[in-house]
Amino acid sequence: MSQKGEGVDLETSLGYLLKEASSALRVAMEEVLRPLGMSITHYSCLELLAQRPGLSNSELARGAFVTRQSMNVLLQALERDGYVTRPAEAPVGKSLPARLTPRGRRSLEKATAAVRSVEVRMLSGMTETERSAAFRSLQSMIRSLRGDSDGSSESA
Amino acid sequence: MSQKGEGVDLETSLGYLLKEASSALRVAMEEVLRPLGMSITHYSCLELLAQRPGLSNSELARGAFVTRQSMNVLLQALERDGYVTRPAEAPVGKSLPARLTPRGRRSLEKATAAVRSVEVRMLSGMTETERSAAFRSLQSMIRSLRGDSDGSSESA
DNA sequence: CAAGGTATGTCAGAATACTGACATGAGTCA
DNA sequence: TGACTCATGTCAGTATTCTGACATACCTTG
Repeated sequence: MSQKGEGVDLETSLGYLLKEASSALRVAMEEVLRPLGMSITHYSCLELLAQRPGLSNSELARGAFVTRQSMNVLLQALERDGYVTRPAEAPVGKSLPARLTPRGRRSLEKATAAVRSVEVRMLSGMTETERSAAFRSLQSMIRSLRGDSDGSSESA
Repeated sequence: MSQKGEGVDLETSLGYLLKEASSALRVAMEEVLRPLGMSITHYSCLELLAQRPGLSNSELARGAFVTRQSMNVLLQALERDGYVTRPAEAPVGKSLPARLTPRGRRSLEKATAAVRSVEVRMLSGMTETERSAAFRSLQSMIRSLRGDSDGSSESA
């Protein structure tokens, strides 16, 4: 609108580009999830539970990159609407393992397909080599930002 | 906490990894900006104005990946506090070109240094080749997500 | 066993961003 | 000129997320 608006410095910043890519992904996901009446955090929660049944509220929050308070609000709504169940009593400690109900699983199906299609589109212009290069790059950035000296497999 | 929590499918998804990286960057930026009493959007707005003086509210919103309504709230606060100035009348059309005041410029200095240091840390483990590969990968993802067939220089 | 540290679930309030809506100004086109 | 489209600035209300705080449960350490 005012000028061309290119090539100052922002356009050479990997941080800005990362935010730009993330924003584009968010917009694209919201676009396909909106018709299903589902937000990104909503979808993330269900997807996490599908792939790792029994995750606690705090674990879901970490997996969806929100605070456990925010996830708690969502989880209570999902529980109220019958997409998720949690035991009344914690089997151990305080953490309540959550699980998808059949209804939750059914609701997730379409969303998963929609999100997969977005990811496929995102990767459409890249070769397999480029994809794995991007994968390693992102992992490296995450590791550096978190201040780890190791970040690939610390379980064993 | 429950299990190890690895290797299901999320860990192989570039979309999830992108969100993870973006989240790590956001957390790191918030961490260094908080002592300066500045949010990310707040910083983004000032940085955009420093690099492209005269941007309008809507243009700033696009550059910071928020709606123009959200940016407007921020701009009004920045204007009220003397970091930014906008003319009372639009020189042409309705868009009001915003500019940093000396105070805004001074406030931005420390923030820029802090954010730069985060970006440096993020890239610390990567070679120059890896960085440009990551750059191209992210650009490709953005282009594909937005559905463009061309996305590098459409001004001329 | 007692004490400290860590992690969890949850409530409450504040901050932030979003959607919807309206009026204005500029450009296009018949 | 007049109708149409598009972009902008702005107001209002809603929604989502966050920070702060508290009590509880486990685990270590002395």
